[in-house]
Amino acid sequence: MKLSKKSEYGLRALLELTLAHEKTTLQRHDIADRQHIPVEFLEQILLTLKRAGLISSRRGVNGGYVLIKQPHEITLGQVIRVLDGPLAPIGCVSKTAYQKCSDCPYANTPRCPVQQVMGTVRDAIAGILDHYSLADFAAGQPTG
Amino acid sequence: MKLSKKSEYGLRALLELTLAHEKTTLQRHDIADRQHIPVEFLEQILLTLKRAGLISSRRGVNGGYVLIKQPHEITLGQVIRVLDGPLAPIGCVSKTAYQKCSDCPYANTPRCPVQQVMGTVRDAIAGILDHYSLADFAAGQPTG
DNA sequence: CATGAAGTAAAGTGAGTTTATCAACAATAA
DNA sequence: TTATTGTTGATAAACTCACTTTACTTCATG
Repeated sequence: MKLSKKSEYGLRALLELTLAHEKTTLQRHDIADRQHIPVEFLEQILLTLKRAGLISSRRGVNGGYVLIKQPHEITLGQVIRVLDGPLAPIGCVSKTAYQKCSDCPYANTPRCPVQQVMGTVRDAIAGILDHYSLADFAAGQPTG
Repeated sequence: MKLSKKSEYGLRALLELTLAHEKTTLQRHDIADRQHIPVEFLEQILLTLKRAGLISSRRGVNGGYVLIKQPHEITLGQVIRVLDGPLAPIGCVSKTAYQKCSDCPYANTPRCPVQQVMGTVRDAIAGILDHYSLADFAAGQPTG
């Protein structure tokens, strides 16, 4: 049930990029300094976010990173899925990365008790995270 | 955001104990066989649950494990906290095991964006899991 | 076109966690 | 007493996390 450092840093990095959005580009050390993230680790994260099409970068003098979409178009759910994998607590209730459980005696049964609860939990988590955008995030918007 | 095998097995083991509740005791291999759990790993889990005061055991011929409380008195939240630790996605929003974040630039600020969302997520998860009992679980009760 | 600032990419690392397995021991009932 | 069952602790393979290192590639500017 835990958020990795990777996702936490990723979220905080995107927060800075959101604040800078359409004003300026940010270099890795800008982000690292402001959010106290180890630069080398941050690079990996930014690279992953770039491959996922959330940000773009320019090299050379005056290079840096920028958001590639509008802040309200990117949800925290998307970000966390990219960096940490599915939101679902267990593969058999994931909607974006379903995996049937091999060893469960109820596998493929319509009424697996574990699936029943965990499905609800997944929906609750995704319900929040998939409706909370970077714009909300940067604004410190209360959820709901 | 993931449930460990330990918790999954623990939940499935308690499911069997709930079904057997006030009828019979179950031995580790009964549980292991029915739920396809490696026996030795299961022992560890049962021991933890015992130390947590959820189940009790008797040794010797005709020994085994039994639930020590009524199924409706034990929630899935309790079980998962015992086996996997806090439900909160991040330490700084945990109610049962709060830990302040050291490196976050917003630490101790009333308005940390990460805390804001993750607090909501925590409440959603705990809201489900702390109100879902073993009795509901065994009945395949829909959540809500 | 050379230089150096900046991003890209992959591999490596140490610590810790997960998921078990094994063996020796302790208690109990028949 | 003996077979059955739970208790405990040690060990370990596999994997993950959180970085670090190293070796590029690319590009703006002088």
